[in-house]
Amino acid sequence: MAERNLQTVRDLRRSNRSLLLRRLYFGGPLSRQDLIHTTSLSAASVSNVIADLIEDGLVVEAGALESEGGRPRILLRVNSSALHVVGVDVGETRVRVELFDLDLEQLAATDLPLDAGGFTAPEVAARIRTGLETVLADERPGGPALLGIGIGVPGVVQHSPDAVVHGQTNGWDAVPLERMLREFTDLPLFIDNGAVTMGQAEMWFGAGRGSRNTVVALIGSGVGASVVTAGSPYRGSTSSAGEWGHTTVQVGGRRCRCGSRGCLEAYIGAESVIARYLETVDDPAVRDAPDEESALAALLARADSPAARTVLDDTAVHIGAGVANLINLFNPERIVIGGWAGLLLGAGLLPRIRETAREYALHHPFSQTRITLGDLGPDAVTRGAATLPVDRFLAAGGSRPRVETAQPAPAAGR
Amino acid sequence: MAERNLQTVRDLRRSNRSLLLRRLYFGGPLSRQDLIHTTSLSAASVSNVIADLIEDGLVVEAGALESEGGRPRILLRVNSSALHVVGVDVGETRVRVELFDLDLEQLAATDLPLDAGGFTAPEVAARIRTGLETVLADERPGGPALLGIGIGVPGVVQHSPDAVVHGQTNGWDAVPLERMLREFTDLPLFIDNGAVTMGQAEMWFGAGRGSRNTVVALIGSGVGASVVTAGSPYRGSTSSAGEWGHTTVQVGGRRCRCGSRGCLEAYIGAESVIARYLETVDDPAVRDAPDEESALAALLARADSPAARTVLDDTAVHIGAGVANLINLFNPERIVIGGWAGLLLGAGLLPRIRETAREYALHHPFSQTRITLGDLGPDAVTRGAATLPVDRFLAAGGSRPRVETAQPAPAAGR
DNA sequence: TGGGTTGAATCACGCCTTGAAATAAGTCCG
DNA sequence: CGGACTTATTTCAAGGCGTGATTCAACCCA
Repeated sequence: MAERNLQTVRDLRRSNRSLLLRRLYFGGPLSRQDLIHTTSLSAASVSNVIADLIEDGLVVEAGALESEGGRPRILLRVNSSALHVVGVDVGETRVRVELFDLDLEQLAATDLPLDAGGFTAPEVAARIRTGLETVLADERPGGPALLGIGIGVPGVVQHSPDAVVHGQTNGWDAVPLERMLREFTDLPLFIDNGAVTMGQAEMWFGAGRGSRNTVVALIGSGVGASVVTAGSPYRGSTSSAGEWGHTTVQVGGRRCRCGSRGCLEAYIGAESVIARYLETVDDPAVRDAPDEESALAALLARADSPAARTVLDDTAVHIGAGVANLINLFNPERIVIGGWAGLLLGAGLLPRIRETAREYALHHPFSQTRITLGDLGPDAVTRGAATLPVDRFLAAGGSRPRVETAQPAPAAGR
Repeated sequence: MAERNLQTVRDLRRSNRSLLLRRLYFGGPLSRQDLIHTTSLSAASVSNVIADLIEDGLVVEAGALESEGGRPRILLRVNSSALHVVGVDVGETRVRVELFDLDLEQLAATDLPLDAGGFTAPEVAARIRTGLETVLADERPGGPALLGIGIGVPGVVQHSPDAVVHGQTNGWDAVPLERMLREFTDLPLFIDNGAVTMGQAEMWFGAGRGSRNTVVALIGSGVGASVVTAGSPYRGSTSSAGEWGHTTVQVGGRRCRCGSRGCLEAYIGAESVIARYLETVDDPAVRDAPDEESALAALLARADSPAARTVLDDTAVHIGAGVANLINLFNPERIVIGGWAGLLLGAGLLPRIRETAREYALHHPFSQTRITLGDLGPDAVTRGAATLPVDRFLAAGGSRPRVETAQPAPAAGR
């Protein structure tokens, strides 16, 4: 079962609606002719399906192209104000809730701080509730309907079938977040790991745009990766794929906070980089920095000192080797380095990272891969979260998801 | 474009034929009722489509189930003698050609040795030609048609659109193997990497059976892996994914024959294991063994000696760490360790490998993964190669592939 | 032998995509 | 300014498909 999305003649229409909707969504305004030529659908069908979509208010005309001797082509685009969607980022220090239109342009936003040092699931749920009320305050009853709520959380999310969150760092153990949120909203919920949503944001709007096999490496205090294969996030059998940070790059090496040894994170995670630096020099500017972000910035400001130089070069080498592993295993078109620390470090170290990756990767796949920094910055989690309902919307050919079936993906596995 | 396999109402039928055919092929004899209940197709459609398949000679009745008070269910199965298929294994020392029926039971086989030390593409092509003539000698003109030829080769295979082979070890550089074979056969050709075909054999008939996300690790003289995601082999953007052997497990570590340092292959490949042993002890039984296989066997026979024990334990640790990396990145249901050296080493080292993998992998994904040895032995490459045409056949709902479109897979990429 | 039960085939219906033909909306040129 | 031409879009009839309801088939049990 599962897998199969087409059985009746009616699914055919849904599939073709989805196809055209996707083209228009990602391909900007296009004429019917463009659609005819790039989809191998017949002109009759394109015309027919588009008429449907226009009638449903999902597609609107957007001017016309200069005539080239005949009837001019009319441009079409997705009606971005037809629907709104909510994105939520559950971070370590705050919950952020944003409202978007269908194009994922921000319409409203609010930040709700969490008490420092640990937070419980009910606290998070309460913040989400408040945030929702805030951003939805201006929504008119007759206005655009809400497509759903996408939520990026730290930790592994399992859908079985309700989303349950396992967070190693925050001590969440099988938190039934979906059920908890269900108590105050009937909107479709799409809950996924924050790294995945962040990666999806880079894929849709950032450095991964236009590629289909890409790994978004996320370097923050910890290290993760979002692997996109064949255009959609790869989750593995139980949604915990992409744990790049805990792959071993040094058998028997440095102790990692996960308990293992030689993990990549123990060399390139911001926490580790700072710790390694402070092991060699006692630099007050770094040691006494108010938070990790400023500590790393302070370290980078010292980049000319021998101690900093050594640690940073070693960091670049390890990032490069880790990237090489991704290249060898996934053979992606692009590697996007993101996360706040990744962006901070990458700014100066990218050439060295590329160089090391070239040394450690096989020649052929390396030559097929572009290594770049992320475009979006770390606040893209909310936007990425909002892509989840939109993706489902596009997959369904523009029919709104029913609450009971709302899940981020056709979860792999049997 | 690409991706899309359903547009017209006719593709629907093909898709449903494919669905039922697949169930019957992998699920053994099944009744129409079984199909109705497991596919969510209507009874009418199952009946109708099956009638089609029976008329085409692809499905036959296979007895009936005991009645339970009403009309008994008739069992159906794929008619394994309806079509034949050829599998070819291009190895380092010989070309093996085998003829199979649709169930991939061997009907004929032949081995054609290659001159030791390097072989050219024309030589290989000539062997394949001879082998084909041999195994097809007994085929009657009116008998089962040939579905095609599946070929497993060493090296990276690119389809662009004709299969071109890049072999790092044998010096093949962009060899247009498909075009060369096309000169003496019109049969559909399906060329892919031998590790991939081997992995597919384990997936269809061996230790990977029934799973959808599995990594088949192949340890021979060199080291590779065949990654299966969502039920089909993952190839990456240019078909060179799964280069597990050259992932770095020791930054700045042992020199590898690929030119890099600290590659997994430099620790666990048979060649490296033997070399590392001989670096510590000069053991004539190992040093003077006629080939690598007997050398490794000789080393294993010495497993009680301190020197061998040290090397073997270190090998197990590195295999375990490598496996842990696969688990962390892919979160598979199973890891299957195969390849001749993998089977040889695994026989004794599997407990230690599992133990190390547990240490190095994250707890959650590790607990979801079963680590086993391969079931099939190293000669499964031909059978795996033969799965390629069969897979295409099943995907096409039982219509024979046309020559010009014969390619192993819906190649990833845009 | 005949009622009961379950499996399989048939049929009318509604929906789908398609190629061909018709229509719409421009340009070009005299 | 108007007719010929060109290109885009829509309309239409035809051919297919899966489905639910109905009918037919095959077996059990008494």
